[in-house]
Amino acid sequence: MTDLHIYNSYSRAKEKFESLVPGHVGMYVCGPTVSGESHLGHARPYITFDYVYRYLSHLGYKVRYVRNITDAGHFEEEGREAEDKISKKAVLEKLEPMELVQKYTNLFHWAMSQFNCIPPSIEPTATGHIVEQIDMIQELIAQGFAYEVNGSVYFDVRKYAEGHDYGKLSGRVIDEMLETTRDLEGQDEKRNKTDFALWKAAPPEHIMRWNSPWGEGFPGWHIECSAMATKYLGKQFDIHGGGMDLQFPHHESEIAQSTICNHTPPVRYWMHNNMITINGRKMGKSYNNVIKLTELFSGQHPELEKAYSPMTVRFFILQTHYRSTLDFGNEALQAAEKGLKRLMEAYEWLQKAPATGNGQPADAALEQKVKDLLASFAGYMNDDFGTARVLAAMFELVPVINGLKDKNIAATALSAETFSLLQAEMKLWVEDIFGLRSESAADNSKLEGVMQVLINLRKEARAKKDWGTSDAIRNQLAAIGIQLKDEKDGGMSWT
RNA sequence: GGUACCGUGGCCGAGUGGCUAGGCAGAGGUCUGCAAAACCUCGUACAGCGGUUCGAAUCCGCUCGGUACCUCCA
Repeated sequence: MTDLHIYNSYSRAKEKFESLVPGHVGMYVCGPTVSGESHLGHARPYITFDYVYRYLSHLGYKVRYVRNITDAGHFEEEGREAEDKISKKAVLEKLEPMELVQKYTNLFHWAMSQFNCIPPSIEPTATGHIVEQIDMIQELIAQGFAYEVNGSVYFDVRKYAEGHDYGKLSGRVIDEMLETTRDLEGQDEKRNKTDFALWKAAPPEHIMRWNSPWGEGFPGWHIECSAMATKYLGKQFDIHGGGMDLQFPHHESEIAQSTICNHTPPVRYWMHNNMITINGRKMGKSYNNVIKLTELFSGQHPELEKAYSPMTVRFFILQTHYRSTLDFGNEALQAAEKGLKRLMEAYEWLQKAPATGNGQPADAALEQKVKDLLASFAGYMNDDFGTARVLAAMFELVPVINGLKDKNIAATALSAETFSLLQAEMKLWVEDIFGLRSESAADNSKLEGVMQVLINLRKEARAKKDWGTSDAIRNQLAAIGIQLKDEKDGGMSWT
């Protein structure tokens, strides 16, 4: 494909991407609720939308990427109790709510930088936009789509559904949802169970609370995204992303609120990444298999055989299409780790390699193959971000690169022009678009110097056929995780 | 129970009507003092059953299994 096509969850079809304002893209991605430490489930959407962001930028769009921090009382219905995750945790940890939120926000940012995710253009917090949320709720009341009961405000889904297709995004049928709920006792203050809270009156013990026209309380979960997206991206914007689990009710509700308030559907392309599983099972509290990112990086979790680096995880995610489920199993992660190593070692040699080749390629078939593979990257990516296929094509280039390195392939096989194209394109895709970076310690100049000393000692020992010393150096380095590689021409490298 | 998506070789995963990705693991080989790395060669897989078609992993139906959300239960 020569133009970018995106699978739009709303239409359930791939559509050609055309931005609302030529040259600009507005993208909103649902950010984390910072009531706890980031876990593996957070890695997927933020890495996914990071490469979406990078690719759109590469295509020349000026992207405004907005990703919120949910730091206000995002309550959910558990049984009949409205629960505020942040308040509850704050009491538990004996922290001021804002202290708690700051702590986990910092941890989240740290994890994102480990994954080499570019920070969003704007990262608004829910607590910083209470005023905007109240304004929006008032507008919804004024238009007759929201009602107040005992200091709480609810969105009237049934009324909305009379003129709009509530449930289209998530494939729900509103009538069925209404039917199953009719007879419930204690169906609190809502007119229908499908209604959702825009504002919730705070009970006396609730520690996060704000003044509002309806008394002290806190905002509902869905309204923050509508309010902040509208504020920073306008009444209609290009892309809204998030995990599939957010389709209902969160995104469905966002559509309803924003559509009424702004008199236009808010989003042109809805993108949803699929979920992850751990060793074939869904990640969840009940399975006791929620892996925090700090645990993933350190390997300190019963499900993990070893530590996995941030780049391994990033590469692993890139190897799968974002709309497929992805299973985090030890075997698969270790396969990814090795694959990434092979790719990056070839890549790093390529970037350091001196320009080679002449005007005419000695191997025309290879020349063409390299050109074709490089040219295929964009087509795969344009087909709804086919990162897995781009990586597959890269791996077909790896033997070519290593062949040049080992001189199994003559330096003149490729033309100088194609060789430098190979260098430039690989840099663009590996680093700039996929956001992969080297994790080796090779950028430490003192260590590099020490290694040269050891390498020279080993070379001398080998020259004297002193295999004992030679092997001792190699084995002892291996024991601390440094691998020495003897090269064909008598050289030596390490990783 | 409802809705949606999915089920690919030992493992992970692309691919959506004919041209049968890729990674990891495995086998053989080259190279090497040995090893590692690298390179070369090797696997004809698409849950099951039936149908459409000249031809299906790819379309349709059913069955089984998985995942997500909802519901129910608690």
